Amino acid sequence: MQQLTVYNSLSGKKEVFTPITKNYVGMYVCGPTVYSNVHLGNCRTFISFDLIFRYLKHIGYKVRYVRNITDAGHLENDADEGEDRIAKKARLEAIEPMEVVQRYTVDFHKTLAQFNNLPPSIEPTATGHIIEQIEIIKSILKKGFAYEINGSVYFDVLKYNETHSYGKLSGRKIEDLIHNTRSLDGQSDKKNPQDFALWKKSEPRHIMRWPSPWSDGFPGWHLECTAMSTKYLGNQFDIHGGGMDLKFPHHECEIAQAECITEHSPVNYWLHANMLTLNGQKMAKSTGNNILPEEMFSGENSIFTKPFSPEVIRFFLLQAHYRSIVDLSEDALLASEKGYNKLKEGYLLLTQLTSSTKTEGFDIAKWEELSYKAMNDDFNSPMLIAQLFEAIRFINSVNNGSASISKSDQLKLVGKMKNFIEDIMGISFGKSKKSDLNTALEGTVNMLIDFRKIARDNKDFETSDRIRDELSGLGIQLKDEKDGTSFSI
RNA sequence: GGCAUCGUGGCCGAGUGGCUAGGCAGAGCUCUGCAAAAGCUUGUACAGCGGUUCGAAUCCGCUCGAUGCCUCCA
Repeated sequence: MQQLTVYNSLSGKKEVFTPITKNYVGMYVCGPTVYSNVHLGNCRTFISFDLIFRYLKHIGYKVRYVRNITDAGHLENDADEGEDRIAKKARLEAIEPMEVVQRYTVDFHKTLAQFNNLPPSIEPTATGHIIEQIEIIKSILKKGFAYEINGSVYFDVLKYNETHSYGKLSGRKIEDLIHNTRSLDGQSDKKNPQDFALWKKSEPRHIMRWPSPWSDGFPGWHLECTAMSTKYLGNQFDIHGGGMDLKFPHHECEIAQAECITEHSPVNYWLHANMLTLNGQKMAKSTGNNILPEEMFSGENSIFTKPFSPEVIRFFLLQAHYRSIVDLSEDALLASEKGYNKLKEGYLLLTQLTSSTKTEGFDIAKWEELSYKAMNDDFNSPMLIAQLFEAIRFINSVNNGSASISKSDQLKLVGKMKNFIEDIMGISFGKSKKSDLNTALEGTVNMLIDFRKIARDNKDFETSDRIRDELSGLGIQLKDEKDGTSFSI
C-alpha cells in the first residue's frame, strides 16, 4: 500500500500523513452554527470530510472524528455590538433559544443523512462545554495573553505576536493586519482591533448567559473549538478541518489560543475544503446566495428546471477535488446525473455477468493500485471516479462479449467496486436499484418483454414499439442485447 | 489596498517537466427491424507576454481576469 499524502494548509504542501499514535487518527472538523437550515455549500464541506473520514477508516485507522455544533457564542457584529446569533433568532420567532438549536440540529442531521454521510464519533455542543472554556480563559489570562475589561475578556494578539507568530496559517503579517483591520465605529473595549473576544459580558436583554469569574456572559466563538477539540483529542492531534472561509480568523485564533498555553502547535495537519459557489459567488446564509438541499431534491426552486437526488449531488461534488472551488450549474449537474446513472448501470451489471475461464482485457491488480493511488494523493476522488469508469467500460465490454472475466475475478471485482463506490465514496444507488423493485412488478415487466419478443418475431413492430415506448414513458428503459432484452429504471 | 487561491478543449473537471485522465455533449463506425443502451474510432485544450530548459500547459517573472479572506460564515 502506498503512503497517504495530504495537503497541509499550514505548510502549503502535500505531506506524508503520519499520525501521532500509530493506527489511530484524531480529527476535528468545525461544524455548523445551528441558527438556520443548512445549505448546500455547508453540506459540501461535510461531504468532503466524510470522504476523508471514510477513507482513513477504510485503510485501517481507528478514527475519532469530532465535529461540533455551535449553539452559542457567535457574535453577529463587531464584538461590542454583537449579540448571540442564536439568541437573536429566538427573539424574532419568540421561542426559546434551545428550540432554535434543536430544530436546526435535527435539520442538519437529517440532511447529512440524506447525503449518506456517516455520523461523527462525537458531536459536542458549545453550550455543553462552558466550564472547559472558562478554564482555558483562566489559563490564557495567567499566561498574560489576555486582558479583562468591563466583564469581557479579550485575547491580546499583539502581545502574543511578540513571542509567537500570529498569522502563520493564513499567511498574514501582523503589520498588515494592523493596517487593514477595519475599525468599526462605536465604543470598543478592545485595546486593538485585531484582538478577539474570549468571553463576552451579556447585555441585560441577552437570554443566553452563563456565570463566570468575569461576568454573566457567553464564550467567544474561537474558544469553543479549542475547548472541544483538546478535550476529546488532546493538546495535540492529527487533523483539523473546516471550510476554507474559516482559515482566518477562526483557525488562526484557535492556534493562538492553544499555543500560548501549551507552547506547541495543537494540530499537525490543517485541511481546508473549498467553497461551493452559486452563480460564481460563494454560497452564504447571510447574503441569500444559497440553495437548500431540500429545494434541490424536490425541484422547488427558481434556479434549476428539475430536481436532483442527494446521490447525484454527492457524486457531482466528488467529481471535483475537495480543495477546488465548484460552481453549481444545471449543465454540470445534468452531466453528472448521466455519469452517475452510467456508473450505477455498470455496477449493477457486474454481478450478472456471465463469467469465463479467464479474464481478458483488464488488469484488476493494476486498476486497484491506481485507484488507491488516487485516494492516497490527498483524497483525489475525481481521479478515483475516472478509475471507476475504466472498470465500467470493462464490465460493459464483458457484457458485449469483447472482453471476459473469470469467476474469481468477478467476485474480486464486485468486492473492490463496493469498497470504492459504497464504502469510500459513500455513493449509494438509492431506491432506484432494480433489486428493490418488488417481484410482482419485475415479473410484469419481464412478461411485457416476452410479449414484445413475440411481436417482434412476427414483425409486428407497431406492437413492439408501443410496449417499448409506454414502458419508457413510465421510466423503464428496455435494452436489446445479443442474448435477449434487459431493462433498467 | 493587503494576503491567498485559481485561470485547462463546446460544458464540467483531474493531472504531470517529454508518455490517452475521466464524465457530459458532438462526429463516424459496429450492433439493431428501427431506436435506445453498449463497444470501437475521433478532439493537436491548457489566460496573455517574456524567461529557465534539449523540451513547459506543468518551474520563474510580469500582465490581465476570477474567486475567497481581511466583519459572522462550511
